[in-house]
Formats: sequence, structure tokens, C-alpha cells
Amino acid sequence: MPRAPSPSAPHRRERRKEARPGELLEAALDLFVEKGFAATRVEEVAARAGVSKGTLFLYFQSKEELFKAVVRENLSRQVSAGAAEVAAYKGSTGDLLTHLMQQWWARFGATKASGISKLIMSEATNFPEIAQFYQQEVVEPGTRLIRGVLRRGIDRGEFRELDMPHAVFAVLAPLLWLVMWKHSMAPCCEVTHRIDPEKFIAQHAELMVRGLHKEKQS
Amino acid sequence: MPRAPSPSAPHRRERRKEARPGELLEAALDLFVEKGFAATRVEEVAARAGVSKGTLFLYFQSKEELFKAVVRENLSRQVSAGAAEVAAYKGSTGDLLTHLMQQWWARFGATKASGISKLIMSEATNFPEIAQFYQQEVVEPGTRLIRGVLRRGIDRGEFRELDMPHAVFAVLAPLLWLVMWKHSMAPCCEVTHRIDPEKFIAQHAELMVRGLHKEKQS
Amino acid sequence: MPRAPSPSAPHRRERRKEARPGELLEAALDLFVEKGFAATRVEEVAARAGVSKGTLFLYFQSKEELFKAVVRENLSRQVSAGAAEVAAYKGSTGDLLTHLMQQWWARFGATKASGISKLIMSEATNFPEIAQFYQQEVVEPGTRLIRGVLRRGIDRGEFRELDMPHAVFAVLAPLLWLVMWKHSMAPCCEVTHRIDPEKFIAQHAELMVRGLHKEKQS
Amino acid sequence: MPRAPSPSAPHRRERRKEARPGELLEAALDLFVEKGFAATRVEEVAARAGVSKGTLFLYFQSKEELFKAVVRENLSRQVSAGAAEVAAYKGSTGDLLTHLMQQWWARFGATKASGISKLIMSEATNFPEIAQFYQQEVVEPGTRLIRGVLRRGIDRGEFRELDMPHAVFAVLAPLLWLVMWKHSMAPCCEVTHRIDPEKFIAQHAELMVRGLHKEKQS
DNA sequence: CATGAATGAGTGTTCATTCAT
DNA sequence: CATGAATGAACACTCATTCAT
Repeated sequence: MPRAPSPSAPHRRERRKEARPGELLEAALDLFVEKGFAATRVEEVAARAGVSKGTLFLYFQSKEELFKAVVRENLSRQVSAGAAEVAAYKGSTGDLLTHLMQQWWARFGATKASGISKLIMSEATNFPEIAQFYQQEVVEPGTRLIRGVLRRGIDRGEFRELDMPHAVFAVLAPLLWLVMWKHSMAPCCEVTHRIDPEKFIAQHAELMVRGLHKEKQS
Repeated sequence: MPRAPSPSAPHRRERRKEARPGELLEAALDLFVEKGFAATRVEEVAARAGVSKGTLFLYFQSKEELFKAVVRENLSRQVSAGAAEVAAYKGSTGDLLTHLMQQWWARFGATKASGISKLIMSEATNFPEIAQFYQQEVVEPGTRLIRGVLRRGIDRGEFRELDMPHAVFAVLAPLLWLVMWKHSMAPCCEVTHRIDPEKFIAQHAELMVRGLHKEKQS
Repeated sequence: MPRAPSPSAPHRRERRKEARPGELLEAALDLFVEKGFAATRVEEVAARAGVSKGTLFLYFQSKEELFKAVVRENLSRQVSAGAAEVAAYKGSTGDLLTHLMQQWWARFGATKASGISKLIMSEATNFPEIAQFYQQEVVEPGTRLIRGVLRRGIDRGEFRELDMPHAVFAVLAPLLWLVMWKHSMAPCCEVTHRIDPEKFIAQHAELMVRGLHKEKQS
Repeated sequence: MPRAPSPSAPHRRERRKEARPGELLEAALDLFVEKGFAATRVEEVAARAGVSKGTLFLYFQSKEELFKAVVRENLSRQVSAGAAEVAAYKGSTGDLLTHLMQQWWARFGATKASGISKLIMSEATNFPEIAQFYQQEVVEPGTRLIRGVLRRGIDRGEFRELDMPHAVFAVLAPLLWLVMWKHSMAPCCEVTHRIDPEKFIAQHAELMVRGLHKEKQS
């Protein structure tokens, strides 16, 4: 016997038609980050999103397409956060750099979104297309941002001359490594020397700033 | 081009039990690095080693055991390489640190073996056992080594006091990130700012050493 | 001969989840009885049930679980059949015993289900779990039933005192042997002395009853 | 360096060339009885016989041929034991029957050889050829023997008239069941009501003899 | 739109059998 | 004769994908 739908209550099926893809992407993000592409089963993604396996394929042509959509969705969000801050900053470049790193951790590294950086690094060889996309959308802008900051330091007479492209990555690498570590080794090795992200960044920032600065007067 | 069989040439069913594991490990290393653990098929490993699937299982109980053997073969032996150098080194600690990093790249980072560091980071959550093995066999000794060097610098009055555990990772992180990068993004993004590993390490080392050093007496 | 699809006929991908397990169990019973556990391939079970291999694993976690389900389906239910009859029986214990044996043959021995008793005896050592299950679910209740009957005979002064545990099996053994025989030797040896189960049971029952009875007057 | 063989000591390889097949058959008997045909691995048979897998195939064309040889070898041995005893026996037929059963257990049922009866029953459907062989070599002579004994009893006025073919199996069935039980359920179900073979046979014999005898007093 | 029953290609692993030494 | 390294067919089980309802 079919139950008569009451106009005031939404039908069971109606729940959130247009919200579906988003729920699926969120569930997929969690699982891909946790298990990687191959070990994630689409059925589990569907289940976590509260729909059936068939429904997932209604929105995404294949598991690969789902993966790409997850990455694209989450990549777009995190671009161009710090550019404004740099432009507005008044203090020393060392302080600016330290501030940016801390902000980066608070706004990105500590959130679930950092999982997709890990994801991309992990699966890059299986999805070159994604890797290139990431390169363009995230790496390029990010390196430009840091390059600008280092340039600012040099121009203002605070920093030494640098091997610019590599110096940029010397600044970024520990941050990128940190999110990889957080999503790979850290969950498995609970035993020793648990890294405290904030302290790690503080130590890295201090070493960087000192390393970048011109010798104290000389 | 068919090769003419020479009477002294080995026959089709050549006995070379001693050589097999090595050949299989090499083939496995190649494929695991190229495709990751899950995407590598044991049959392909066997084929690349020039044997049948059954033969592989003659030497390795399972795909996972094969993987562990690859790790042991390629990582565990690299570990204690630097310890000796540290003990014998006479010069300044800054030079020692720079030297160690360059050696590490030459002996490990630049080789195919570095691919499995990337692999482990990528698949750690699916193989916690492997991750822990890596932690014990590689990460722990590596951090101990660096800690010893930093301690040497402090004891000799060259370096400042440090937040030791995090400083160690500040030194290591860019190196570990470099192998990740080399095996994930680098192959896909041939376009811009190709990182030159030696220059990157040089820049990192210089920044680190400057950052670690006491202020030039001021 | 292609069957003309009638509009009311079920479509190719018919939904009949409720019917599937039963069809699979029946096919499995046939094949397990015919070939034994190890020699039966799940794919063939599925094919005989008209479904694909994957579908079988939709309903049974493993080949072994399928086997257990077959056992449960066909044996466990047969158990308590006779208990009621015993309780309600009014006549002599000798007649009761004879009656029970005949009923057992009609309801179990003569059916396909008896094949799994043979199967279990054959493969018991490879599946101790199954053997214990059979022991608990079938052997124990069965021996209890017979013990009750013998006790009834003794209590009513019809039967002699007995070495009870072994007398029980003296009663049961020929029946159990009969199903073994039916499913092992009988199909191969069509030649001589084909055993007629009903007559065999009649002869066994008569001998048993006479053997159990007190000496006529003495 | 090859060791020079001393003439007085047998070479390692020479050990027992002609004993090999026998050792293999013995090992195979043990394992087939214990695990059944499918679950027995030829490598284990070879290992237990102290030779390599290849050597086994030097003597037996295939696993199936090995199985058949095991059965044939052990079947031949056990025929025509009791015929002489029957002919020479002077006492009552009831005592003769009881005596035969006890002897059968002592000389066959209790020995490893009984394992092949179990084996044949278990694998009969997979090896019809074997089953027919067993029928001719063992079952036929055995039933003839018992038939003779029953005939003796009737002719001497001790036993009643019988449904002869079925009476024969009524006598034999518990014995055959006993060896099946011993090699299947008994090893798994150590818990309750462990059957004592001698007592079981005693109880069976007593019931049979009483059941076969003419009514006392007449 | 949503479902979930059904599919079948694909994978790791086993093991009887072969054959060069 | 004996070996044991090598083979490859076979099998249980998985899971992305489809489609009738």
C-alpha cells in the first residue's frame, strides 16, 4: 500500500536531489584520502553518502571520473587565499613569511582539504591529467606567492640574494611534506616523536627566516 | 631478431635459483615504483623477470611478502651508510650536514630505490605493517643520525639551541618531499620550473646551515 | 528452441531475491552430493541455478558458507520429525522402532538430502567444523531419540537390559551405512545383489526387535 | 668435489631403489585416508616418503594412478582371511559369527588398512572403476562368507529362515559403518559418547545372534 | 530519479605435472 | 634414476558497472 505523501513533509526520495553530488564527493574525498584510489570501493562511497551504488553512477560516469571530480572540486576552493594578505602586510618580510605559514596550516593543512594534496601526490602517476591540473591550479599560484614574498624581502634589503626557484621550494617543501606525513605515516606510527604541526612549522619558519636574512650587519 | 643458440648458452629451463629472487625483486621494484602496490599485477612482475606467475610464488609467499622484500632489499641497507661518515668526519658541522645531504641524494634519492619511499607514503594506510616497518627501519635510524649531527653542532658551539625533534624533521622534510615530488609531480609536469635536485639540496642546505648557526657573534 | 517472450513473462533480469537462495541451495545440494565438496566448482553451482558466479557470492559469503547452508537446510529440519511420533505412539516399542526406521527412510534416506550425510562422512576430516555441527545437530538428537525408545522398551518390560550407548549405534549404524552405500557403491555397481532399502530396513528392524526383546517366557 | 663411493657402504642414492614404490604407497595411504583425494598434495606424499615430487611421477603416471595403486595394493591384502576359519569351526554358528566379527576388527578394522575402506566409500563416485574393483574383490567375497555362515546356521537348525541378501548386510553394515565413523566423525568429535569398538561389536553381535536364532523353547 | 540484483572480467594463489640437469 | 626449478591451467573470490523495475 503506497503511503500518501503529505504536502508539508518532504518525500523520502525528495530529500535533497541537488545535494546528492556534493554528498557523494564528500564521502569520496574521505575514503580516497583514507585508502587511496584502488582500495576505495564505490559501494562504500555510496553507502557513506546514504545512496545506492546505482545512484552514484547516475552522477559520475565511472570511478575515475568520480576521483577527478573530487580533486577538481576541492582544488578550486583553496586557491588565492593568501595573495591579499601579502599585498596588505606592513611588517617585516620574515614576520610575513612566518604568518603565512601559520595561516596556511590553520586554513588548509589542519583541515580535511589537505587530504587531497596527499591524494594527488599519491595517485599522480595513475592520473597524470590530475597532476597537471594540480600543478597549474595550486602549485603555480603557490610558488608565485612565495616567490613574491621572497622578492619583497630582497627588495627591502632584508633577505640575501637567492637561487630563487629552489629557495621557493625550500620554503614550501616542509609544509607539503607535513600534510603527506599527517595522512600517511602519522596514523600508523603512534609510538614515537609524534610531530606537533604548529611547533614544527614554528621551528621551520624560524630556521628559514634566519637562513634567508642577511648576516647581521657584518 | 632471433638469437642463435650457442652450445655454451644456457638452456631454456636454466637452473639459476640463486639469481631468481634478485631478478624478481628488480622487476618488482620497477613496477611497484611505476604503478604503486595495488595496480601492479604479480603476473607482470613475473613476466618482466622472465618467469611465469607460478615461479614468483616459489620465492615469495604472497604479493605483500614480495613488497616487503623489495623494501628490505632497497631501504634497510641504505640506512647505516651515513652513520660511519658522521663518526669519521673532521670538519665543521655545517659542512658535514651539507655533505650528508648530497651523499643521500647521490646514493639513494637519485636511484630507483627512492621510488619506494614515495610508494610507502602513498600506500601506508593500506599497509600499516609496512609503514611501521619503514618507520623502524628507515625513519628512526635516519632521525637518530640527524639528531646526532645537530647535537654535534650544538656541543661544538656551532649551532644554536633547538627544538630538537622538530628541527630534525625541518632538516629532513625537504629531502623526503623531494623524492615524493620526483616520483609524482615531476614526471607529469614537464613544463615549468623543473627542479634541479642538486641545486635544491644545495639551497636547502645553505639555508639550514645559516639558520642553525649562532648569530655571527654580533 | 527460443522461447517467445510473453508480455506477462518475467524479464531477463528478473528480480527474485527471495527465490535465489533456494535455487542455489538446491543446485549446490545436487552437485555436492554428486561430486563432493572439493570437486564442486562454485561456478557450476551458479550455472545450474541459472545465475552467474558473482550472484552466488551475493547470497553466500564463501563456498564453505554455501556448504554449511546446504547442511542446515537439509539436515537440521529433519531432526525433530520423529520425536513427536515417539511421544504419541501407543503400540509396542518393537513396532515403534520398526515404524521409525521406515519413516526415516521415507522422509530422509530416500531423498536427495541423504547425500549430504554421505558427504559429511566423506569430508569430515577436512571440515571439522561441519562435522561438529553435524554431530550436534543431527547425531546427538538422533541418538537421544533412539535412546529414548530403547529406554521405553526396557521400562515397559519389553526389552532386555542393554549396553545402552552401543546398542543405540547398533540400531542406527545400518541406517547410516545404507545412505553411505546408496551414494557411493550403489551407483557404480549395478551388477549384483542390488540392495532394496525397504527390505533391508525391514530385515534389520526384525533382527533388532527380536534381538532386543526379552526371551519369550523362559 | 664428488665423494668416492666406498664399495662396502651403499650409495646414498642406492638406498632402496625397489622399495620406493612401497614407501610412496604407504605415505599415500596415510594421507589419502587422513585428508581425502583432493586435499592430499602429491608433494606431501613424496616428502613423507623421503623423495622428491619428481620421483613420485617416475613411479606413478598421475595422482589418480597413485590413488588407484594405493587402493589396489591394500585391497589385495585383506581378502580371504576368514574363509579357512569358517571351514574349520566346530562350535555353534552364533559363536562363530561373534568370533568372526571380533577377528575382523582385530585384523582389519583396528588397523590402518581400514582406512582404505573409508577412502573407497568417500571417493567412490569420483573413481567408479575403483568402486567396482572393491565390490568384486572385497564386498563379494565378504558377503559370500557371511552368507555361508548364515546358511550354516539355518542348515544346522540354529537360525530362522531369513531374507538372505539383506540379512547379510544387516550383519555387515554396523562393521562397515564403524570404520567410516572411526575415520571421519570420531577424530572430530572427541566430546561425547566415544564409541568403544570392541564393546560396540559385542553389543551388535549379541543382538544379531539373538535376532537370528529361532525362538527359544519353540 | 533511484534502486539493488545481476553480471563477468580480472586477480592472487595453488598444485599436478614436466623436463633439463 | 633422481632432482627440484619451472610451468600454466584452474579456482575462489572481488568489484566496477549495468539495467529492469
